[in-house]
Amino acid sequence: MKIMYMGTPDFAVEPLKALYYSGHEICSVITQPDKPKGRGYGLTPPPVKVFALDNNLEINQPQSLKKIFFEEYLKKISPDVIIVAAYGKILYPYIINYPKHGCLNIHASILPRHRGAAPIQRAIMEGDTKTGVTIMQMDCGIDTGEILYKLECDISENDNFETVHNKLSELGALAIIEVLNMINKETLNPVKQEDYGVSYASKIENEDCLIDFNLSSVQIYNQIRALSPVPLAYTTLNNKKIKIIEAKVISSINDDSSYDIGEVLPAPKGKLYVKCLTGIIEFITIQPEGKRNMKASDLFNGRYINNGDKFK
RNA sequence: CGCGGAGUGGAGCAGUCCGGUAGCUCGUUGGGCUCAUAACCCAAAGGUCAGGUGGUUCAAAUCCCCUCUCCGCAA
Repeated sequence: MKIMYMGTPDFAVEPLKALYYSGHEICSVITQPDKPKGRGYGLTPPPVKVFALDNNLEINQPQSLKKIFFEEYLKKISPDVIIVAAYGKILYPYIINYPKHGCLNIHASILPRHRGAAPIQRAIMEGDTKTGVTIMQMDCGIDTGEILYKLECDISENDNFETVHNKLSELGALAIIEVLNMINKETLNPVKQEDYGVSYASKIENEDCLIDFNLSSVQIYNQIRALSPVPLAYTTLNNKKIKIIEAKVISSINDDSSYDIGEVLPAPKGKLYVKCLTGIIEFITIQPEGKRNMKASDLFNGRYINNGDKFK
């Protein structure tokens, strides 16, 4: 079966790897064009491209998937199935309907919850304790197709974006291999998505990263871990941006102390406790702008912060 | 050449503008106090101030020039 694989970031690498090493015929890898990234605007290839290059796979990085740019190439490759994992662009119907087995999407949530661009982050942010991957037969809606297969996993208290992301990309790899087996054995059983429990996981924007201390410590903790290690939640102190890498909920109940929201509280030596609307959060590892990662205690040692200072 | 911050004992910083004894908070090591301690007291070790063995100067962490590295923004 000729597979065209469409994917871009790290999440999409594991499934591609699994397909490649299990001997499936990957006749083309489609990924986003290299983008200028970081200081100095160096062109950076997406992770999927790096893997494809290392393994001498056919690569195409179309600027657009519109018919005039892509149809000819699609016909030339004429895949039997297209597998899509976090490609980053909407596929047009002419593409979805082209392969004999259609387009299969590896989605990092249990659909219909968290349809959309950032299912992993949104699941953690909302305090979900379970998530998973869904393999879906793509149709023209956003993550609305029939479910072919799914694998669940837990989100534990200590998970962050990175750990959940890694678990799910491995599950995605297992799941897509299984679905291809089912196709070969003709045991596939597509199921329509439920009508209830639908939610949308919109892309993470800059404002999603700003910490609002007018929330509970648990909500803030979930936000911090959902965005760690990238792009990281942040707050500001004395007009300097501070990213929070690691945090911990110290208290989730409201105390009637007179401290202000966002204020640095008295704490055991070297610990940084901050008052939230409800409860107290400890910042453990942080990164002030222009600086490297550091322990919260370093802020006190360097006279950067004092009890009573306020984050905004 | 996208904009900006930064490199000083093991960590985080001050000192740089205005050149003149290497400083602070912590950690480490040793000792003391204590029923005890991550607390307190005393003492010590540890730095060619990113690099150029660059320029200016009687004298450079500090001023000038070049290089390297790290980080924030933007994309």
